[in-house]
Amino acid sequence: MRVGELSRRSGVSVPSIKYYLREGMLPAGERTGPNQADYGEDHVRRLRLVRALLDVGGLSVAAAKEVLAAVDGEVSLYEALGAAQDALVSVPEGAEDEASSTARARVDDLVARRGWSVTEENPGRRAAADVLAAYTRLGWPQFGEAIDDYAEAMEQLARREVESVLASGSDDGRERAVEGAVTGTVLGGSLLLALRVMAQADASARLLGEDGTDKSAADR
Amino acid sequence: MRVGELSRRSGVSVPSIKYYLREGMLPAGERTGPNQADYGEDHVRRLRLVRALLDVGGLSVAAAKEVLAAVDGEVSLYEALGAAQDALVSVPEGAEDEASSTARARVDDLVARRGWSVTEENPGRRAAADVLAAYTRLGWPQFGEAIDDYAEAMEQLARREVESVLASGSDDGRERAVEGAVTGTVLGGSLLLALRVMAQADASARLLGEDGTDKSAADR
DNA sequence: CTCTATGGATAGTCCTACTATCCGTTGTTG
DNA sequence: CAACAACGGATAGTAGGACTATCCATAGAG
Repeated sequence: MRVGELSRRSGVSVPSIKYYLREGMLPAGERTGPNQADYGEDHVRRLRLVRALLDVGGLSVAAAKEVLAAVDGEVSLYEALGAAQDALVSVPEGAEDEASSTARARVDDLVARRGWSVTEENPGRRAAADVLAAYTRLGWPQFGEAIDDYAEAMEQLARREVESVLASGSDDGRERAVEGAVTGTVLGGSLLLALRVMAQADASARLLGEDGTDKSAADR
Repeated sequence: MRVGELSRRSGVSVPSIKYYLREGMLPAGERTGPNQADYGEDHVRRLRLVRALLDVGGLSVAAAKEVLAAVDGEVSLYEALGAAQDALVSVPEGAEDEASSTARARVDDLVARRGWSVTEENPGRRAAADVLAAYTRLGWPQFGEAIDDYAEAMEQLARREVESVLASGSDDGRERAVEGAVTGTVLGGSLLLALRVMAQADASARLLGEDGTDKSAADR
């Protein structure tokens, strides 16, 4: 098929397809002439993945590019998962002060306490420490105390997620498995946040009531 | 203090401070003359909150504005929590097809199953359904099956988060309590994702090994 | 055999989040 | 008390991100 049909099939405008081609996020079609090319089902699938990463996963084009490079590259599942994880956390480079070094130490402690095998450069360390530092600077240090609960919950989920990826992709070839790993990692993050929003709405309705009164004692 | 010192104290450039003032995210200082104004500790605190929402929470200026409007407005804790939750999930308005209506039904089922008190318009519903629909369209419907695990984990955490906010803010006045609710909701989301990244890195190292071989059977 | 579609290149647009400039005071310091 | 940086306020400019439009020579469809 040519670009017009690819556009119809995928719901992506022709100029956008050309843009993704230029950016290297979508492989070029098979050339059938000096100015003609042929696209296949793979291209439709890839386009859908691109849109999912951008729209649902909320990645920037630059981050999506990195992720897709991992899908296409000759990397292991492990490395591809790492690439997807890296794309999810941005590191805005704030100033180093006391709050941030204390926070960093607290994160290091947590990782040690849980026995997590996480490299020194894992962006999650920085990102988690940034949040703890912000809590402190804003005068809510107690919010950081829940970090073990968060970590426990994430450990459970992460194990199941990785198992699910392993169970799914093993028989369709490396590329498809990597695609699944990336999809699950990126979109899973959005799913998690969406469910958290609903769970919080429920919890606040339950504990506070729509009128804003504290019901936390009365309800139990 | 005047704007120069405010800038030094908060680490935000003077032009940026002026920008936030224009946008109404930072209240004007107290006027001491036709072209002089005085800022206080509240302004320093507010600036830190603004930067935390933008840098750590990853909100856009527009979203941060909404959240801050809730902090400043005469709204209940419950409503402020809702505003913060809404700011966290973007709804990119994709086309409605079969995958998305099925997904929507699955989310509605989940909410009913868990007995969550969540309005019909809660953006989390749309966002969660979008993820499920994307899984289906990309050929990974099985990833959606973990949604109950996610929901269970989020329910636990959300309850603790809301309790923590209630325990913290009750004696410092409404505004401070609302500030805490908003801070915890927005930054807590970033913390969750950061920990998930590390937990996944650990899980993939454990189940896959750095070399990319599947160790899932051998390890247990 | 015309006329729309195509691939490829280049330029233009819109949005966001700031920055920079200008201007007529004001505060401050030598 | 003079000079000069700092101020507040308004307006304009900018950099980056994610497309979108235009142009052109050729190709395929009716």
